[in-house]
Amino acid sequence: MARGVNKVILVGNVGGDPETRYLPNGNAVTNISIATSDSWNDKQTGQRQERTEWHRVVFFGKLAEIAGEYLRKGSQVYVEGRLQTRKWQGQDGQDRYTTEVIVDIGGQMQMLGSRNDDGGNRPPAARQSPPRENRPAPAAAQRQAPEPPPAADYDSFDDDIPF
Amino acid sequence: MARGVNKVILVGNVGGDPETRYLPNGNAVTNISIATSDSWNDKQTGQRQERTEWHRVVFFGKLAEIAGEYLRKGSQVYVEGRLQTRKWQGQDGQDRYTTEVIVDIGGQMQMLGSRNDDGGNRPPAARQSPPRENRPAPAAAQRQAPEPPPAADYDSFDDDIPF
Amino acid sequence: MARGVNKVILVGNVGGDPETRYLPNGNAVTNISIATSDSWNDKQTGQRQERTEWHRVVFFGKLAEIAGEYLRKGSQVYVEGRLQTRKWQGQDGQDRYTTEVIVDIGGQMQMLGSRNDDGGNRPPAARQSPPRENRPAPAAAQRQAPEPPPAADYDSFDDDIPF
Amino acid sequence: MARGVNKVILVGNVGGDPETRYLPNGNAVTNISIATSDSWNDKQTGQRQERTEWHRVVFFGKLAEIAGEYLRKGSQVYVEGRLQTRKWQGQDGQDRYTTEVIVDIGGQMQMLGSRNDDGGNRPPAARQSPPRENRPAPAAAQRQAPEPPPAADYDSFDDDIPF
DNA sequence: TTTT
DNA sequence: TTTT
Repeated sequence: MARGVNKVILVGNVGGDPETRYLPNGNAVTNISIATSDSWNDKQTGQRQERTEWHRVVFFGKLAEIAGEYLRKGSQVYVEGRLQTRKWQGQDGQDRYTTEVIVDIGGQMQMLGSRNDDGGNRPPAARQSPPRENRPAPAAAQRQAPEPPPAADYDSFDDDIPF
Repeated sequence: MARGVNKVILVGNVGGDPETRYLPNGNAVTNISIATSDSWNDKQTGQRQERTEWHRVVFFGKLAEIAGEYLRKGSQVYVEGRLQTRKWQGQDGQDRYTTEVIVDIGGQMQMLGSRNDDGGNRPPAARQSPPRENRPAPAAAQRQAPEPPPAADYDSFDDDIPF
Repeated sequence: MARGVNKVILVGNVGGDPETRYLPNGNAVTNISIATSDSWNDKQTGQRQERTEWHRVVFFGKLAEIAGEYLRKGSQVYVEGRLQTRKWQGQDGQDRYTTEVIVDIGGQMQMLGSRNDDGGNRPPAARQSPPRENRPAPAAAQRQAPEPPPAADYDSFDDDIPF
Repeated sequence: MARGVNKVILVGNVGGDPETRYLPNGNAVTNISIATSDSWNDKQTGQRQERTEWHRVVFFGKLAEIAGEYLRKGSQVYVEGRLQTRKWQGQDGQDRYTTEVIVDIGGQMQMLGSRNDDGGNRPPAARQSPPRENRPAPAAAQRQAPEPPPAADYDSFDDDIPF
């Protein structure tokens, strides 16, 4: 049940290969970044402008497995989820907030394009899953290396909990 | 034009009266927070659980004026916009990121409920607009005083720019 | 699973009390009509124009029970579902098509407004459910009596079938 | 302005080449059909089931031109519009109703896939537009040739009118 | 900070 | 048939 609606719909391209890890209870969690872009003509200069927005997307459960196996850097994807902001501690002890798009039960994921538009006939990733301890900074953040948020601690993840 | 889709749909309650300010070019910008909540039965304890998510929403242009005039603390509202993350500098010189839901051309706002469900026959705010120089820290930040993001510097706001 | 996205989001007012019936397997099906309206200034005449669109909405399962109990004529409601067109035979033997918004698993329903905005403190409908054998012609058909579509034959409705 | 929300989001494949015609005032109108499909495992038989839903989509204005030039049979597309049901007279003088997804100002269209996934390097259609008098029955309807709805008479189409 |  |  819900009082209210909290819905995000994205169509964009995946910024890097998905990162999948597994919770103690066996549930999969997959992280990706999705880029969406707008372009428009600047009224002043008359030049074509473009802006790219990066979205952190976190899949849970069955969709986490599918996303981890089939999405690749460059994949075009439709995603439907909900906004969630979590708090984490920076190395300086200060609170930081990161907003993510959560895709679980009630969400949706659709690969777009009739084939792998970015990688030809490369097979999907083998379905095995060594939990990566050191998650690299996301592609969007690599310019000047701001401190990345840690992977969320979803150890208490449970089918009861709707996230 | 856009390559990609970046869409957010929220139905929730406004956490406080709207904050409206005016850009040098006369365009209005209105900030509100919207709460959406989920509830579910915890499988372990069997107890009813609830989680509230808060969303920063920024209106531009005509919708900023309407939101500023008609929305009030407690109002139920439908909002359609897009995600945007902006960077700002904390007092410690570190980069911070804040994600907001931008509602402008291409977005939508609908007040819900047939009457003012929160304030009876209280009239809408008088339509005048002293630009508030010192924007108070947003309510969400007051519990334990994390550093709030500054109001965005949208001085260059222009109809050309799609935000 | 799905290849493709088929999503409808409506916020509007219910045109009449819900009609609930029960399938042989005990599942509920509830029909309502929802009105959405647009208004605009006609450029020619300068007059205010308005257009109302009516949507047939069919709820299944748990949401059918909730809709049948709590929605009333005039209720404001948020609905999320998918489009489905079904064929039926007119009395003249000709094929007719009716498009409906199906709300089931994967859909959502939210009553809007903080109280019963239409009926004060009228209690929700008693939760009992005599299957109505003779479903009256829908209200929309009464003006000049076009032939209404029959209630869909969902006897084969089953949790397996995603509608 | 609008009281209410009337929104449709589709991701699917185009059933045939677009049909573009021009109104007396020079505005373009383009018709396509979009297929979306669901699949699921039948609980009884255990077999994989699939159902395809066809949607009539009508573009107006600038998007009508873009759709007419770039979409082709088989194209995968994202469409955002609103539901509209129009009445027309069958040859037997009876009223018929057809529900369409209208995409105009306030709507959106996105071609999906990085290239023409269906036609290789075929160039976009030449931008000329002989109004086709005899619109063929839509692909979805060709099985047993039901009477198709006529193209809507949108001669009064005007920028004032939000359809 | 909202709301039920 | 709703609602503002």
